Amino acid sequence: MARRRQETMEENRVKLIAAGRKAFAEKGYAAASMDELTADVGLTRGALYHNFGDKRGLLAAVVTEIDGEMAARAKEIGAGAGDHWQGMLAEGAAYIEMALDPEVQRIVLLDGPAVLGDPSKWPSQNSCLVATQRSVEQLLEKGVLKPVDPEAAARLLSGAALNAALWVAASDNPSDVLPKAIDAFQTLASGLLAAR
Amino acid sequence: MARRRQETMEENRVKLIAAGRKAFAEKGYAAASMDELTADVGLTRGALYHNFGDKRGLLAAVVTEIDGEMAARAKEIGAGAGDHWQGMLAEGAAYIEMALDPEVQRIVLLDGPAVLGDPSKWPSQNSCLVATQRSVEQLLEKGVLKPVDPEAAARLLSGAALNAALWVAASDNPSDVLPKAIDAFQTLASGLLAAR
DNA sequence: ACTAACCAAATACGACGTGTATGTCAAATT
DNA sequence: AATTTGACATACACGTCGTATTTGGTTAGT
Repeated sequence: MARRRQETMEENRVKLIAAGRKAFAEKGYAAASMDELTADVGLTRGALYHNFGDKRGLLAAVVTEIDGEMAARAKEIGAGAGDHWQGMLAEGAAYIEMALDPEVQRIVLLDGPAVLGDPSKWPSQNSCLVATQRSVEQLLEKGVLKPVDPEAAARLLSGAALNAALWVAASDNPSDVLPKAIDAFQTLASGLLAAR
Repeated sequence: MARRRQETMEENRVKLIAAGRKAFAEKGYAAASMDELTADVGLTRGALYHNFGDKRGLLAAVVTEIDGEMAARAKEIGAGAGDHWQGMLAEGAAYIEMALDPEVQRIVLLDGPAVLGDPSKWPSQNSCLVATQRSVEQLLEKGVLKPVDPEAAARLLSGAALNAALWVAASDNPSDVLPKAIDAFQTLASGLLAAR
């Protein structure tokens, strides 16, 4: 036994983030009670406010975690494509599909921006955005794309993708609409391609 | 004098919506106190709950109003362009510029989706979306665009535009970034064009 | 081994905000 | 003129957040 102090603290942080993830996803940020949430993992609000400062702090931590997972997965998928260009399209499609997850939607797409402000100001620096911007820059160097501002292109691409996901998720039969969304996304993205 | 009952009621609705617009824009939905808001126009929460049901109801009314104004303005601007295609690009640019207004941003882009859910489910039916979808459909008929699902295209376009606006607004010097955003938007949109 | 400083977490507290239930008074109706 | 309707005000109950204070175990120093 003889648990170090820091160990249990780290464990508690992990527990709280997990609980936050669940509560925020199920009830939404506003309706999530910090009392319930902490009690669910055998703690009290004291632990929360000590570790994360306030309710927003917990949300920020949760968002960072999810964002990181998304970026990693998208990168993995993008790397599996043959071409770099194909890779970026695949990444975009991956974002759309990931954003169908209610957890991602509620926390990252809806409550995140509303509570934390624009993603580009987030502490986590939004790994997803950074990743797609890198992809754009690489493609620019290779002359695959028309000259554009990489940050702008990345923002618009991810914006389009995430918005597409919201649309798909809100539609009556998502499985029917998803392919349309992905197709439209790729058509749109092809506007960036340099003329052959 | 002898004011009709319906007259004063309509006046009060207008007052409350105006107050809501101001409060939601300045403080955000969550931090806006309904007590203050109603007191500002010489009423109480009683009037609010009678007219709009609940806090969300007021937000919905405010969003509907702003959305309508935006759609009208965009249509106006789009009609001024020579070409239909140019018109759609102009509309997109107009959305980006309008979304720089803090009021639009806070209420329609951030709090609106978080509190009311996806725009396509909004009671107001999001005039902006409907309008751009119409434009897309017209262009499709004329064979200007590659075959795409019009709803999907509209969603992605408006998503990209609005996201671009968020980015511009959050940047350090918006006036410098805005042209980049508009340029990137138009480049992206050109992906929809049928090959010449 | 004993004590003292420390600190993560618990507990207690104050302020506030929403939604609802009840009351009231002017306007509409007959 | 009496009655009914309904728009709005008032009062209350309940829940929540954030902070100030306290507690008890952990670490370090002698």
